[in-house]
Amino acid sequence: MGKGRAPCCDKVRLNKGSWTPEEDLRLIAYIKKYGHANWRALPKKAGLLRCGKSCRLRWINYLRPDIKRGNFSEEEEETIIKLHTLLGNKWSRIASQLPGRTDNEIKNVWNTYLKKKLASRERKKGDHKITDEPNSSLIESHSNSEHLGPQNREKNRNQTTETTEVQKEPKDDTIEVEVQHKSNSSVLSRCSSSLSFATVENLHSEENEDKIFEIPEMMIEPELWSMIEEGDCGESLAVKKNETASDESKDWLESLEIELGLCEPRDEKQETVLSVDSCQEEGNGLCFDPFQIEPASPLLLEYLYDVNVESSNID
DNA sequence: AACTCCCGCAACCGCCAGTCC
DNA sequence: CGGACTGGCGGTTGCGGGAGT
Repeated sequence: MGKGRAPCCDKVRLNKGSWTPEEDLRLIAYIKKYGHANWRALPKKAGLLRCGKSCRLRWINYLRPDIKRGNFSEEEEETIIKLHTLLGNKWSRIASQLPGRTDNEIKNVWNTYLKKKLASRERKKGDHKITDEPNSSLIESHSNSEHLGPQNREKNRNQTTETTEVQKEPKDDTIEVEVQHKSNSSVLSRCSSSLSFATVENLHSEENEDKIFEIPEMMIEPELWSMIEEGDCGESLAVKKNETASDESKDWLESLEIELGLCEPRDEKQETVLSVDSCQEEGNGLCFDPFQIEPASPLLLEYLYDVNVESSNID
Protein backbone atom coordinates (compact mmCIF):
# COMPACT_ATOMS: atom_id res chain seq x y z
CA MET A 1 0.00 0.00 0.00
CA GLY A 2 1.39 3.27 -1.04
CA LYS A 3 4.78 1.96 -1.97
CA GLY A 4 4.67 3.19 -5.44
CA ARG A 5 3.39 1.24 -8.31
CA ALA A 6 3.61 0.77 -11.96
CA PRO A 7 2.48 3.64 -14.14
CA CYS A 8 -1.28 3.97 -14.22
CA CYS A 9 -1.27 3.10 -17.86
CA ASP A 10 0.86 2.29 -20.80
CA LYS A 11 2.11 5.73 -21.66
CA VAL A 12 3.34 4.64 -25.02
CA ARG A 13 1.13 5.84 -27.83
CA LEU A 14 -0.82 8.07 -25.51
CA ASN A 15 -1.34 11.73 -26.14
CA LYS A 16 0.21 14.20 -23.79
CA GLY A 17 0.05 17.89 -23.39
CA SER A 18 -2.84 20.13 -24.12
CA TRP A 19 -6.20 18.66 -24.85
CA THR A 20 -7.74 19.19 -28.23
CA PRO A 21 -11.37 20.22 -28.61
CA GLU A 22 -12.17 16.80 -29.98
CA GLU A 23 -10.71 15.10 -26.97
CA ASP A 24 -12.71 17.37 -24.71
CA LEU A 25 -15.88 16.54 -26.57
CA ARG A 26 -15.21 12.87 -26.42
CA LEU A 27 -14.58 13.03 -22.71
CA ILE A 28 -17.61 15.16 -22.02
CA ALA A 29 -19.82 13.01 -24.16
CA TYR A 30 -18.71 9.85 -22.51
CA ILE A 31 -18.97 11.09 -18.95
CA LYS A 32 -22.23 12.75 -19.73
CA LYS A 33 -23.63 9.45 -20.85
CA TYR A 34 -21.94 6.90 -18.68
CA GLY A 35 -20.37 8.75 -15.84
CA HIS A 36 -16.87 8.10 -14.63
CA ALA A 37 -17.11 5.04 -12.48
CA ASN A 38 -13.76 3.82 -13.67
CA TRP A 39 -11.22 6.36 -14.78
CA ARG A 40 -8.75 3.76 -15.82
CA ALA A 41 -11.11 2.14 -18.25
CA LEU A 42 -12.68 5.37 -19.39
CA PRO A 43 -10.18 6.49 -22.01
CA LYS A 44 -10.36 3.27 -23.90
CA LYS A 45 -14.12 3.15 -23.84
CA ALA A 46 -14.35 6.76 -24.82
CA GLY A 47 -11.81 6.35 -27.56
CA LEU A 48 -9.30 8.64 -26.02
CA LEU A 49 -5.58 8.20 -26.31
CA ARG A 50 -5.09 9.47 -22.82
CA CYS A 51 -4.45 7.84 -19.52
CA GLY A 52 -7.23 7.72 -17.00
CA LYS A 53 -5.50 10.12 -14.72
CA SER A 54 -5.20 12.66 -17.43
CA CYS A 55 -8.90 12.31 -18.19
CA ARG A 56 -9.76 12.72 -14.57
CA LEU A 57 -7.64 15.80 -14.23
CA ARG A 58 -9.09 17.34 -17.32
CA TRP A 59 -12.60 16.68 -16.11
CA ILE A 60 -12.06 17.80 -12.55
CA ASN A 61 -10.09 20.90 -13.35
CA TYR A 62 -11.64 22.02 -16.53
CA LEU A 63 -14.62 20.29 -18.03
CA ARG A 64 -16.92 19.84 -15.06
CA PRO A 65 -20.10 21.78 -15.63
CA ASP A 66 -19.94 23.52 -12.29
CA ILE A 67 -16.52 25.02 -12.75
CA LYS A 68 -16.41 28.68 -12.03
CA ARG A 69 -14.25 30.63 -14.40
CA GLY A 70 -12.79 34.05 -14.30
CA ASN A 71 -10.88 36.00 -11.77
CA PHE A 72 -11.14 35.36 -8.09
CA SER A 73 -13.19 37.87 -6.19
CA GLU A 74 -11.82 39.72 -3.21
CA GLU A 75 -13.97 37.58 -1.01
CA GLU A 76 -12.64 34.42 -2.53
CA GLU A 77 -9.09 35.61 -2.14
CA GLU A 78 -9.64 36.39 1.49
CA THR A 79 -11.22 33.02 1.98
CA ILE A 80 -8.25 31.30 0.46
CA ILE A 81 -5.84 33.26 2.57
CA LYS A 82 -7.71 32.47 5.73
CA LEU A 83 -8.13 28.83 4.89
CA HIS A 84 -4.52 28.51 3.93
CA THR A 85 -3.58 29.96 7.27
CA LEU A 86 -5.68 27.28 8.87
CA LEU A 87 -4.99 24.32 6.68
CA GLY A 88 -1.74 24.92 4.89
CA ASN A 89 -1.39 23.43 1.44
CA LYS A 90 -4.54 21.38 1.69
CA TRP A 91 -5.76 22.62 -1.61
CA SER A 92 -8.56 20.18 -1.99
CA ARG A 93 -9.96 21.13 1.39
CA ILE A 94 -9.67 24.77 0.57
CA ALA A 95 -11.31 24.15 -2.75
CA SER A 96 -14.18 22.38 -1.05
CA GLN A 97 -15.06 25.66 0.60
CA LEU A 98 -15.02 27.55 -2.65
CA PRO A 99 -17.76 26.21 -4.86
CA GLY A 100 -16.77 26.03 -8.47
CA ARG A 101 -13.09 26.43 -7.80
CA THR A 102 -10.66 23.60 -8.20
CA ASP A 103 -7.74 22.72 -6.03
CA ASN A 104 -5.43 23.15 -8.97
CA GLU A 105 -6.74 26.60 -9.67
CA ILE A 106 -6.45 27.65 -6.05
CA LYS A 107 -2.98 26.24 -5.86
CA ASN A 108 -1.97 28.21 -8.92
CA VAL A 109 -3.50 31.40 -7.60
CA TRP A 110 -1.78 30.95 -4.30
CA ASN A 111 1.61 30.25 -5.77
CA THR A 112 1.48 32.98 -8.36
CA TYR A 113 -0.36 35.74 -6.66
CA LEU A 114 -1.82 35.34 -3.21
CA LYS A 115 1.40 34.32 -1.54
CA LYS A 116 3.05 37.49 -2.73
CA LYS A 117 0.05 39.57 -1.89
CA LEU A 118 -0.07 38.21 1.61
CA ALA A 119 3.67 38.56 2.03
CA SER A 120 3.61 42.22 1.12
CA ARG A 121 0.65 42.75 3.37
CA GLU A 122 2.40 41.12 6.28
CA ARG A 123 5.55 43.03 5.55
CA LYS A 124 3.61 46.22 5.93
CA LYS A 125 2.17 45.03 9.18
CA GLY A 126 5.51 43.64 10.30
CA ASP A 127 3.62 40.57 11.27
CA HIS A 128 4.56 36.93 11.30
CA LYS A 129 6.41 35.29 8.49
CA ILE A 130 4.43 33.79 5.69
CA THR A 131 4.90 30.10 5.25
CA ASP A 132 3.12 27.27 3.59
CA GLU A 133 2.43 25.73 6.94
CA PRO A 134 -0.89 26.07 8.67
CA ASN A 135 -1.10 28.33 11.64
CA SER A 136 -2.40 25.89 14.19
CA SER A 137 -2.97 28.58 16.75
CA LEU A 138 -5.71 29.94 14.62
CA ILE A 139 -7.49 26.75 13.91
CA GLU A 140 -9.63 26.63 16.98
CA SER A 141 -10.64 30.22 16.95
CA HIS A 142 -11.43 30.10 13.32
CA SER A 143 -13.59 27.07 13.65
CA ASN A 144 -16.21 29.24 15.23
CA SER A 145 -16.00 31.94 12.69
CA GLU A 146 -18.82 32.37 10.32
CA HIS A 147 -16.54 32.48 7.39
CA LEU A 148 -17.58 29.06 6.32
CA GLY A 149 -21.00 29.34 7.76
CA PRO A 150 -24.11 28.70 5.80
CA GLN A 151 -24.70 32.32 5.02
CA ASN A 152 -21.34 32.78 3.49
CA ARG A 153 -21.49 29.53 1.71
CA GLU A 154 -24.83 30.39 0.26
CA LYS A 155 -23.55 33.76 -0.74
CA ASN A 156 -20.60 32.19 -2.37
CA ARG A 157 -22.74 29.70 -4.16
CA ASN A 158 -24.87 32.44 -5.53
CA GLN A 159 -21.83 34.20 -6.79
CA THR A 160 -20.52 31.06 -8.26
CA THR A 161 -23.47 29.97 -10.27
CA GLU A 162 -22.90 30.84 -13.84
CA THR A 163 -25.25 28.48 -15.49
CA THR A 164 -28.28 26.63 -14.43
CA GLU A 165 -30.03 24.22 -16.58
CA VAL A 166 -33.21 22.30 -16.80
CA GLN A 167 -33.24 19.08 -18.68
CA LYS A 168 -36.50 18.28 -20.27
CA GLU A 169 -37.80 15.03 -21.53
CA PRO A 170 -35.71 14.06 -24.49
CA LYS A 171 -37.39 14.50 -27.80
CA ASP A 172 -36.46 11.72 -30.12
CA ASP A 173 -32.76 11.31 -29.87
CA THR A 174 -32.02 14.85 -29.04
CA ILE A 175 -31.87 16.50 -25.71
CA GLU A 176 -33.55 19.76 -25.13
CA VAL A 177 -31.87 21.96 -22.67
CA GLU A 178 -32.68 25.30 -21.33
CA VAL A 179 -29.58 27.06 -20.27
CA GLN A 180 -29.85 30.20 -18.32
CA HIS A 181 -26.64 32.07 -18.04
CA LYS A 182 -26.41 34.12 -14.98
CA SER A 183 -23.78 36.43 -13.77
CA ASN A 184 -20.92 37.52 -15.90
CA SER A 185 -19.83 35.89 -19.07
CA SER A 186 -16.53 34.88 -17.72
CA VAL A 187 -13.52 34.51 -19.84
CA LEU A 188 -13.48 31.28 -21.68
CA SER A 189 -10.23 29.54 -21.72
CA ARG A 190 -9.75 26.98 -24.41
CA CYS A 191 -12.94 25.49 -25.58
CA SER A 192 -15.02 23.28 -23.50
CA SER A 193 -15.46 24.70 -20.10
CA SER A 194 -18.83 26.09 -20.82
CA LEU A 195 -20.39 23.15 -22.47
CA SER A 196 -23.16 22.33 -20.12
CA PHE A 197 -24.73 19.09 -19.22
CA ALA A 198 -26.60 17.41 -16.47
CA THR A 199 -24.98 15.98 -13.43
CA VAL A 200 -23.21 12.79 -13.99
CA GLU A 201 -25.05 10.98 -11.27
CA ASN A 202 -28.23 11.17 -13.26
CA LEU A 203 -26.60 9.90 -16.32
CA HIS A 204 -25.08 6.71 -15.26
CA SER A 205 -27.25 3.77 -16.01
CA GLU A 206 -26.43 0.20 -15.32
CA GLU A 207 -27.57 -1.01 -18.64
CA ASN A 208 -25.04 1.18 -20.29
CA GLU A 209 -22.21 0.14 -18.16
CA ASP A 210 -19.28 -1.45 -19.85
CA LYS A 211 -20.80 -0.78 -23.17
CA ILE A 212 -19.12 1.23 -25.81
CA PHE A 213 -21.18 4.33 -26.09
CA GLU A 214 -23.05 5.00 -29.22
CA ILE A 215 -24.56 8.41 -29.58
CA PRO A 216 -23.36 10.88 -27.07
CA GLU A 217 -26.19 13.00 -25.82
CA MET A 218 -24.13 16.04 -25.32
CA MET A 219 -26.01 18.85 -23.77
CA ILE A 220 -24.33 21.50 -25.73
CA GLU A 221 -26.05 24.72 -26.45
CA PRO A 222 -29.18 24.08 -28.43
CA GLU A 223 -27.76 26.20 -31.19
CA LEU A 224 -24.80 23.95 -31.46
CA TRP A 225 -26.99 20.93 -31.50
CA SER A 226 -29.11 22.29 -34.22
CA MET A 227 -26.01 22.98 -36.19
CA ILE A 228 -24.82 19.49 -35.65
CA GLU A 229 -28.11 17.96 -36.57
CA GLU A 230 -28.84 20.15 -39.50
CA GLY A 231 -25.36 19.95 -40.79
CA ASP A 232 -25.54 23.39 -42.19
CA CYS A 233 -25.65 26.94 -41.11
CA GLY A 234 -29.40 27.18 -41.32
CA GLU A 235 -29.29 30.71 -40.25
CA SER A 236 -26.71 32.76 -38.58
CA LEU A 237 -26.19 31.90 -35.00
CA ALA A 238 -26.39 35.48 -33.99
CA VAL A 239 -29.88 35.79 -35.43
CA LYS A 240 -31.00 32.81 -33.44
CA LYS A 241 -29.41 34.20 -30.38
CA ASN A 242 -31.26 37.43 -30.75
CA GLU A 243 -34.46 35.51 -30.53
CA THR A 244 -33.64 33.36 -27.60
CA ALA A 245 -30.94 34.72 -25.40
CA SER A 246 -30.18 37.62 -23.22
CA ASP A 247 -27.36 39.98 -24.04
CA GLU A 248 -25.17 38.35 -21.48
CA SER A 249 -25.70 34.89 -22.78
CA LYS A 250 -25.19 36.16 -26.28
CA ASP A 251 -21.78 37.35 -25.31
CA TRP A 252 -21.10 34.10 -23.63
CA LEU A 253 -22.29 32.07 -26.55
CA GLU A 254 -20.36 34.15 -28.97
CA SER A 255 -17.22 33.60 -26.99
CA LEU A 256 -17.93 29.92 -26.95
CA GLU A 257 -18.52 29.81 -30.66
CA ILE A 258 -15.30 31.60 -31.35
CA GLU A 259 -13.37 29.44 -29.00
CA LEU A 260 -14.79 26.34 -30.56
CA GLY A 261 -13.96 27.66 -33.96
CA LEU A 262 -17.59 27.65 -34.97
CA CYS A 263 -17.33 31.08 -36.41
CA GLU A 264 -14.93 33.87 -36.95
CA PRO A 265 -14.80 36.74 -34.54
CA ARG A 266 -17.25 39.38 -35.48
CA ASP A 267 -15.96 42.26 -37.49
CA GLU A 268 -16.40 44.99 -34.97
CA LYS A 269 -16.41 47.75 -37.49
CA GLN A 270 -19.18 46.33 -39.56
CA GLU A 271 -20.99 44.71 -36.66
CA THR A 272 -22.17 42.01 -38.95
CA VAL A 273 -22.46 38.38 -38.26
CA LEU A 274 -21.41 35.45 -40.28
CA SER A 275 -23.91 34.69 -42.92
CA VAL A 276 -24.84 31.42 -44.50
CA ASP A 277 -22.98 32.43 -47.59
CA SER A 278 -19.85 33.24 -45.77
CA CYS A 279 -20.06 29.97 -43.98
CA GLN A 280 -20.59 27.98 -47.08
CA GLU A 281 -17.78 29.69 -48.79
CA GLU A 282 -15.57 27.98 -46.33
CA GLY A 283 -15.81 24.79 -48.26
CA ASN A 284 -18.04 21.78 -48.14
CA GLY A 285 -21.16 23.57 -47.14
CA LEU A 286 -20.72 22.64 -43.54
CA CYS A 287 -20.46 25.68 -41.44
CA PHE A 288 -19.98 23.69 -38.35
CA ASP A 289 -16.40 22.79 -38.02
CA PRO A 290 -15.63 22.57 -34.37
CA PHE A 291 -12.18 21.31 -35.00
CA GLN A 292 -10.79 23.70 -37.41
CA ILE A 293 -7.59 23.34 -35.61
CA GLU A 294 -7.55 19.61 -36.02
CA PRO A 295 -9.06 17.31 -37.04
CA ALA A 296 -11.61 18.22 -39.64
CA SER A 297 -15.32 18.33 -39.08
CA PRO A 298 -16.31 15.16 -40.95
CA LEU A 299 -14.58 13.17 -38.29
CA LEU A 300 -16.52 14.92 -35.61
CA LEU A 301 -19.80 14.54 -37.39
CA GLU A 302 -19.17 10.90 -37.93
CA TYR A 303 -18.31 10.62 -34.31
CA LEU A 304 -21.32 12.49 -33.09
CA TYR A 305 -23.75 10.57 -35.20
CA ASP A 306 -22.37 7.13 -35.22
CA VAL A 307 -19.70 6.65 -32.71
CA ASN A 308 -17.93 3.42 -33.18
CA VAL A 309 -15.05 3.68 -30.89
CA GLU A 310 -13.81 0.23 -31.55
CA SER A 311 -13.36 0.81 -35.21
CA SER A 312 -12.04 4.30 -35.07
CA ASN A 313 -9.65 4.16 -32.24
CA ILE A 314 -7.24 2.21 -30.24
CA ASP A 315 -7.33 -1.45 -30.87
C1' DA B 1 10.44 44.96 -35.08
C1' DA B 2 13.02 41.61 -32.68
C1' DC B 3 14.45 39.63 -28.73
C1' DT B 4 14.42 38.35 -23.84
C1' DC B 5 12.31 37.86 -19.57
C1' DC B 6 8.62 36.92 -16.61
C1' DC B 7 4.30 35.15 -15.26
C1' DG B 8 0.07 32.42 -15.30
C1' DC B 9 -1.87 28.23 -15.85
C1' DA B 10 -2.86 23.58 -17.63
C1' DA B 11 -1.05 19.29 -17.29
C1' DC B 12 2.10 15.83 -15.60
C1' DC B 13 4.32 13.06 -12.01
C1' DG B 14 4.86 10.48 -7.96
C1' DC B 15 3.19 9.31 -3.65
C1' DC B 16 -0.50 8.28 -0.36
C1' DA B 17 -4.84 6.34 1.25
C1' DG B 18 -8.88 3.65 0.72
C1' DT B 19 -11.05 -0.45 -1.03
C1' DC B 20 -11.46 -4.94 -2.80
C1' DC B 21 -10.33 -9.66 -3.25
C1' DC C 1 -3.68 -10.13 6.33
C1' DG C 2 -1.46 -8.50 2.47
C1' DG C 3 -1.12 -7.44 -2.27
C1' DA C 4 -3.26 -5.24 -6.24
C1' DC C 5 -5.76 -1.67 -7.90
C1' DT C 6 -7.82 2.88 -8.16
C1' DG C 7 -8.83 7.61 -6.99
C1' DG C 8 -7.12 11.62 -4.94
C1' DC C 9 -3.74 15.00 -3.60
C1' DG C 10 0.13 18.14 -3.71
C1' DG C 11 4.44 19.45 -5.93
C1' DT C 12 6.48 20.51 -10.10
C1' DT C 13 7.12 21.37 -14.95
C1' DG C 14 6.87 23.52 -19.28
C1' DC C 15 4.37 26.02 -22.71
C1' DG C 16 2.32 30.22 -24.36
C1' DG C 17 1.52 34.90 -24.16
C1' DG C 18 2.26 39.47 -22.47
C1' DA C 19 5.50 42.96 -20.76
C1' DG C 20 9.72 45.08 -20.97
C1' DT C 21 13.99 46.44 -23.34
